[in-house]
Amino acid sequence: MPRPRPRATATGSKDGPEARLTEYLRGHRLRLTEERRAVLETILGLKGHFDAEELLQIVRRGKRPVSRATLYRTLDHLREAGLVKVHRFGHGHSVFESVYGRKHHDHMVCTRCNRVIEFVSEEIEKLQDDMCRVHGFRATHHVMEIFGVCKACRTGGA
Amino acid sequence: MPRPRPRATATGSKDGPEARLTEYLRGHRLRLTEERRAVLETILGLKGHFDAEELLQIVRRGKRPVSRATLYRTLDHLREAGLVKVHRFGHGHSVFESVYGRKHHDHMVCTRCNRVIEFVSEEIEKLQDDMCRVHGFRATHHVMEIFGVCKACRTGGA
DNA sequence: GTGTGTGCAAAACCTTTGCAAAATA
DNA sequence: TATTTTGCAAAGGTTTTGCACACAC
Repeated sequence: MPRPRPRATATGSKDGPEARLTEYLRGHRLRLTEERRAVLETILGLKGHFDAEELLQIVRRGKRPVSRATLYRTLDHLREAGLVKVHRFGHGHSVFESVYGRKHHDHMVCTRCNRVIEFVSEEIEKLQDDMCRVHGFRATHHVMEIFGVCKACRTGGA
Repeated sequence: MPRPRPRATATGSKDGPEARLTEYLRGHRLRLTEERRAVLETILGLKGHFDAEELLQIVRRGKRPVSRATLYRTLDHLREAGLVKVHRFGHGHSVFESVYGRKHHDHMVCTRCNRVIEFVSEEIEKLQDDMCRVHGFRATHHVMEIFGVCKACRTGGA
């Protein structure tokens, strides 16, 4: 199995998430502001999934607090730039995750503890492509979520 | 491959969607009212997907108009009773579909015309089961949505 | 008759938007 | 300097809820 090529360090160098954002912004005649940078940096430091409110609290603890409006606007840019993914797991609000440098993956959501397990299946991906071909459908992205009870919740008492 | 056993007819007889609802209601010390029956009947007459507002308009045209509140409350019961499925395709509101007597299926959603294509892949289902087994996850249900552009939108101008 | 269901309107909820002031290229 | 961006607060849309009255069992 070939090892992945080393990526450039992600610390604000000329390659990396910030470059990706800048590129997107430039293409849309938009500017890289301190607020946008602060949101991006915060997100890159987060593991797993978070909602807008959680993110807002964390960004506000940092050196560049932003307003709720700016946060939502920025999240939308980041989504369009391919740096963030949005999920609607079914509770009325959106859940986000940083996807920079991460491969596509799907989710199992434990309905008891809300834990999210990520998984990948190349075979499923391939079958999805087949289905799209059969229906003449040009896919841009997909969402697959399996709901149920995770191992920990079944065996342990968590 | 064994053929599925024939089911009883669904026309309000002692088996069928209304029986299913009654059973659920009884188990929860709830009652089968005209309003709930009207919502159920309306839903059974619908093909495909609908949102709360559409459903409300249609129910209100019938002989037993209901309030918006009752509609939402009833939809929730129907969901718990396994008669209705709820989707959040990404536009801020919920989309419903009647699933009585229907096999599980997944969706392709055209982001241009909002049309929904249903599909089934036994192989994908099986692989999902495999993934769950690997992770010790006991699945109750899943959602799979592929977003993109449908054939009609790509070829025609619709 | 008792407890449940209904409708109304108001509230709750997350998210988006208009606008004047501030900041960026 | 000309635009873009921000923050605030208000609006937006969907869904939920409190309460008094009506109804099913």
